[in-house]
Amino acid sequence: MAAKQQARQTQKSAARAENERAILAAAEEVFAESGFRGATTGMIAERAGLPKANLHYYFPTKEALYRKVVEHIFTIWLDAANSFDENDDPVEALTAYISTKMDISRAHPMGSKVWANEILHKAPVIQDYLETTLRSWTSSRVAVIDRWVAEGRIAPVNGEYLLYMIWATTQHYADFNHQIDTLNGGAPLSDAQFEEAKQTVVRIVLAGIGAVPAAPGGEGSQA
Amino acid sequence: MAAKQQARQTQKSAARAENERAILAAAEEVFAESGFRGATTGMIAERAGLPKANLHYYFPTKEALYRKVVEHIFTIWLDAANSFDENDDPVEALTAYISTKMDISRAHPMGSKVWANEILHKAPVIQDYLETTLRSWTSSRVAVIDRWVAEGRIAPVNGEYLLYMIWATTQHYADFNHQIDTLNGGAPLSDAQFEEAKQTVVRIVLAGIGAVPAAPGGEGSQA
DNA sequence: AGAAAACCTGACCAAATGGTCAAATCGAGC
DNA sequence: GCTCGATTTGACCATTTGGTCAGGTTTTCT
Repeated sequence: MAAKQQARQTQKSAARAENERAILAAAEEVFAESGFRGATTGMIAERAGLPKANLHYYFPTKEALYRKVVEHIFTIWLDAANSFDENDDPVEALTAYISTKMDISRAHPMGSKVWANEILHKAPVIQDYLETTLRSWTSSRVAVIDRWVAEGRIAPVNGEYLLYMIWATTQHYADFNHQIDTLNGGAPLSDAQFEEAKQTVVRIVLAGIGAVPAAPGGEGSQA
Repeated sequence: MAAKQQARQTQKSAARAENERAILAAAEEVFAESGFRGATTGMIAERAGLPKANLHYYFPTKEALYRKVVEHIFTIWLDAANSFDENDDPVEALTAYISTKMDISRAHPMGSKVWANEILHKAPVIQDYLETTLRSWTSSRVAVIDRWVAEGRIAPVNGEYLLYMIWATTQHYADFNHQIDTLNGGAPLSDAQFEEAKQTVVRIVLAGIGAVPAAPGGEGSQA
C-alpha cells in the first residue's frame, strides 16, 4: 500500500495519466482525420470517453492539446531519423532508414497525417521545428550523401532531392493510405503486400543511385 | 455591338463567367490552405473581391463550390495521366509522365493540396472518382508496366508500388512545398533548382527499375 | 422607353463551437 | 468521519459561420 501510494505520488495520479493518454490518443486520430480546424473538442472528448469540460480541465485550449500531439509526433520522427546513422555504408544506412520510415507509416499513420496537415497549412505550429531541428538534421545528412558521392560509393545525386523522394514515398503509405486501400479493392495492404512495397521502395532507391551491396549483381536478377 | 451581344448570349454573360472564375480561383487557394472545414465562405468571397451573399448567388452552398474545385483538379490530373501513353518505350513514357506531374506540381500546387486534403480526410467528395476513373486508369497502366517487365525492358517491379512512388514524389513538391521552401532557406526553389529536382526524380526512377535509354551508359557517369 | 429577367448586397438568423464556471464528488491524510 | 485540495460535469455564454432574404440596381429584350 505504502509503496503504491509512493508510486502514485510521482507527480500525477494514475487516473490523471490515463486520462491524458486517452485524450492525446483521441486527439491524434481526430486531428489527423479532420485537421486542426475541422476537429472539435467535443469530438475528441467523446472519442476519449469523457465530457468536454473535463478535457478542458486537462488541456486548457484546443491549441495546447494540438501542440502536445504534434510534439509527440516529432519525437517519433526523431527516432526514425537516428536509423540513418546506424551504419556508414550507403546500402545499409538507406535500407535501415527507409525501412524504419515505412514501418512508422504503418504503425502511426495518424501521426504522419497530422504532420502532413501541418505542412499543408503552412506549419503554423511546427515552423520553429522545421527551421531548427529538421533543417540541421537535413543539412548534416546531405553532407553524408555528398561524401558518399565523392567517395564513389553512389552515383552523383542531389542529397536534398533524394531525401525528399524518400520522405514523400514512405509517408505516402500513411498519408494516402485511403487512396491505396481503395486501389487495393477497399482493403488495407496485407503484411505481405506492405513488405513487398517496402522492398520495392528500397530496391528502386538503391538501384536508382547506383548503390550496390558489395557484389555487383544488381542487374543479374533481370529476366 | 450586335456581335458582342451575340457572344455574351452564349450561355452566360461575361460578368458571370468572370465572377465564377474569380470565385473558383479564390476557393482553390483557400481550400488548399485551410481544408474544407477550415475554409470559410467569407474568406473565399473576400479573396475573390465580392460580398459573401454574392458568392452564394453563384454557388448555393460551400459544398457545391468545393465540388467544382475538386472536379477542376481532377481534369488537370487526367491531362497528366495521358502523358503516360504518348510513347510505349518505358524511358520515354515514364520521363514524360514524371515531367508532366512535376510541372503540374509547380504550376498548380493548390490543386494538388486540395486533392491531398481530400485523401487525408478519407475522400468524402471524390470517393467515386477513386473507385471508378482512378482505379481503372491505374490497373491498365499497371498492365503496361507488367508487360515491360515481361518483355525484359525493365527490371521486375510491382507496378502499383512504382506508380505510388511516382505520385508521392511528384506531388510532394506541391503538397509539402512549404517544408521544401523552409529547408531551402525560406525561398521557393528557383527554376534551375526545380529542374534539377525533376531530373533527379526521373533518373532515380529510371535507374531504379533498370530502364536504360538504348546505350547502356547508365553507370558510366559514376566517378 | 419600359417591362422582365438577371444580378447584387446589407442585414439578419439558426446552429455549431471553444471555452467558462459554480456546484458536486472524490480521495488522501489527520 | 472530517477537511481540503484535486477532479468532474451540466449548464451556460460569446463568437463564428453557412446560408437566407427583401429590396435595390443593372442588363437584356422588344
